[in-house]
Amino acid sequence: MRFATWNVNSLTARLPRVEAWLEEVQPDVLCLQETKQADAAFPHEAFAAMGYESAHHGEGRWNGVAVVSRVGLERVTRGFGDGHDDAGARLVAADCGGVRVHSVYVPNGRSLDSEHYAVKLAWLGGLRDLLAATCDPSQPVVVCGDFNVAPDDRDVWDPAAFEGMTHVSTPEREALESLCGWGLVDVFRRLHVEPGVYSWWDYRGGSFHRGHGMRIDLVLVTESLAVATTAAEIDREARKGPRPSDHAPVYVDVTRF
DNA sequence: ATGGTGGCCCGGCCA
Repeated sequence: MRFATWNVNSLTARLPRVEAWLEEVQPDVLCLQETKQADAAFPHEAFAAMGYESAHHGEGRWNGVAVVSRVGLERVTRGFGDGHDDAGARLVAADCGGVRVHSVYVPNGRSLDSEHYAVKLAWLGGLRDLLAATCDPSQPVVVCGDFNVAPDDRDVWDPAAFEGMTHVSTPEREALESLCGWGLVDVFRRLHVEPGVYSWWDYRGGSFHRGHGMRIDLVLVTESLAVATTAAEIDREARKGPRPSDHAPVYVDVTRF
């Protein structure tokens, strides 16, 4: 099975590219972030035409997440599901082919002194609590999406340039480590130890062509999936060409679990 | 150079 995640920065703007990418890469499950759509606007029919079921959680202008699957889509849940706000449609989960799959869009902390930074840390804690309450780390579970955290200094183009900034701060990295401590593996990093492989590049200043990126889009999996993973890739080709998202898709291949 | 680009959708906000 092939699991993928992609922050598309508006599915309305990106649908043709998403359709082309599905056709080319043939993932079994695709998690989307930043659809920027209300549920009524989500193009379920376009995905159905390609053989995929889909579940969306969105409010319109900002955020919005989805799970798109051709191996089944059951037990869909939106948000934290316990009455706690998920800060504007940032989490949707479903059972896909025997795997519990979560599409997450972690809040951007903006700056270390921002109230949004505290929201981001709390959100990551809430995600850990959700997993602890609803999942078993001995079972196949995927948590993937845009975490807005670069796990370590290999994941940013210039650590010195990020001093005092979000995405790299110790509390954010510790919150991500705590999440993984529940029983998740950053499987791309397990298979690729080299620095300088990124999933996001700012639109501004020619960042992509200058290699100024960050790896903030992660596929976290439980150990039973991690040991069965044969490949983990970031498709930076998808960042090229006309009207790209500022994020590249990430996908992993799992043989058996 | 406190900028830049792109998406929302038309004045800023957000990333």
